[in-house]
Amino acid sequence: MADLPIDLLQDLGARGLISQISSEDEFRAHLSSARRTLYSGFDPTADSLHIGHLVPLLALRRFQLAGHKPLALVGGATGLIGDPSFKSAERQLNSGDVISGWVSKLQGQLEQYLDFNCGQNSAVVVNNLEWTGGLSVLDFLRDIGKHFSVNAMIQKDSVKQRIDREGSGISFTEFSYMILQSYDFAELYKRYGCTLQIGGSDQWGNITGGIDLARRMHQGQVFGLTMPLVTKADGQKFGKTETGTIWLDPAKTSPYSFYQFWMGAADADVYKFLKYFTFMTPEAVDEVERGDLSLAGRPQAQGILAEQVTKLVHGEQGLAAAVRISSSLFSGELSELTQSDFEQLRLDGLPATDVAEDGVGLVEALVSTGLAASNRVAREFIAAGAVSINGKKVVAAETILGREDALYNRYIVLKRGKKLFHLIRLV
RNA sequence: GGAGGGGUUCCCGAGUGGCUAAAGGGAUCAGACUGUAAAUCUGACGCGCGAGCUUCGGUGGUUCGAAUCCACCCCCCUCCA
Repeated sequence: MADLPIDLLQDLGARGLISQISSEDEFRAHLSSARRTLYSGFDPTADSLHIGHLVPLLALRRFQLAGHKPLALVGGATGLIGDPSFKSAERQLNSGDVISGWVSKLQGQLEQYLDFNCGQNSAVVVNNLEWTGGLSVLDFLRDIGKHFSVNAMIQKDSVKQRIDREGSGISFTEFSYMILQSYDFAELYKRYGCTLQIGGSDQWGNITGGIDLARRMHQGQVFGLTMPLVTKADGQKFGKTETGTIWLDPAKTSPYSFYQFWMGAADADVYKFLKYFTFMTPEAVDEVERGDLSLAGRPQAQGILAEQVTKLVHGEQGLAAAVRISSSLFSGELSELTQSDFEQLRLDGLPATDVAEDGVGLVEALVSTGLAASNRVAREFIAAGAVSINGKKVVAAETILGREDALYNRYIVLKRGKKLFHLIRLV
């Protein structure tokens, strides 16, 4: 990851990572003339970051590699309110305790991606609860709120559908979110001389609010840069699978599942993802693409993407585990695995269940392992030929799993569909 | 507070007393074809092996029979004050 781009903005542009820039010409001059401090915010909406957060997070890293100083802001305060931007419905508030627990988890994750010990451009993690936690309502309304025009706020695209459309609405709480985020920017400008906020393109409204506020409160000129939200060529939502969100926390999404997620990237998306989610140069990505085009058969890109991102998030060990599981399961050579290989697969994060009794029904096993949602569906899968035991297709719903089916008298790999596996261990 | 509109299966959205587990679309899943891709085709898509059972904001009621009618309650939206 040491390819240090000569021109950061050119690199970001080549990656397709620039959506909007405020006062672009001035900003270019501003950024190239000195080391600058920038920030991006991460609200605690769960106990872990997910892959969608990776784009702005890696962008902070890219700026840092180019010599700038990144601040990663955790929204201990904004997380209590909830960002309404482009959300179709009002959200449920979480308790302060829950949020503060999430805040500390996110802080730990953010620290993994930035350098905190590289001299003047060392990263800093900040929490906006620091400066808003003690703010009184009256101070807020007089000193900050006075700078905002409701007329302008309701014009923002980010809240427009909540205001215009019938069937939805917006509480004053969520409507105020923009003001809090704007205040963050102004405050970071004051405290750290932070002159740039980056974020997803859905954050444009909140960012420009901050630009205005920094000028009004501190007469400072600050800038905003947004990146495209990650989309898939087929229009589906990025970052979700049948099993749910792809989290960065290995306890929530195993390195194996994480690796498989990237392996499954569509051809139409994979080169874009390489540019978004890795530090490979855009030229190197283009080269991979050219190579794939000239070869018939399976492209190389998915494998490279999965390897790069898994290593970035889960390290060499996580990657090794993911590759180990993937190659044994997808090669279909289960009988070549040794007993200790099976134990290793369990430790590596292949979904696994221990079964105490001998002779469990296949239908029951599919349901209890989560491979099928109900008995009815389980039977359907079996009848359709979608289920296999240790690599052998089963079509009889009455099948009973016993020791005679198990490898080493212990291990049964259940497979449903093309890529869902579950290890059953008889104990 | 007043007036009006609305809450249907994951989502959108039909349905206004039995023929409705509930049209249609989307999403999802499986199979075939492939490259652990896309597109396409086929099938599934409340639960149950099945007879059948449980669903249409909630609670009661009318009826042989209700998502559909009545009462009350909860929630959302629009306009007015």
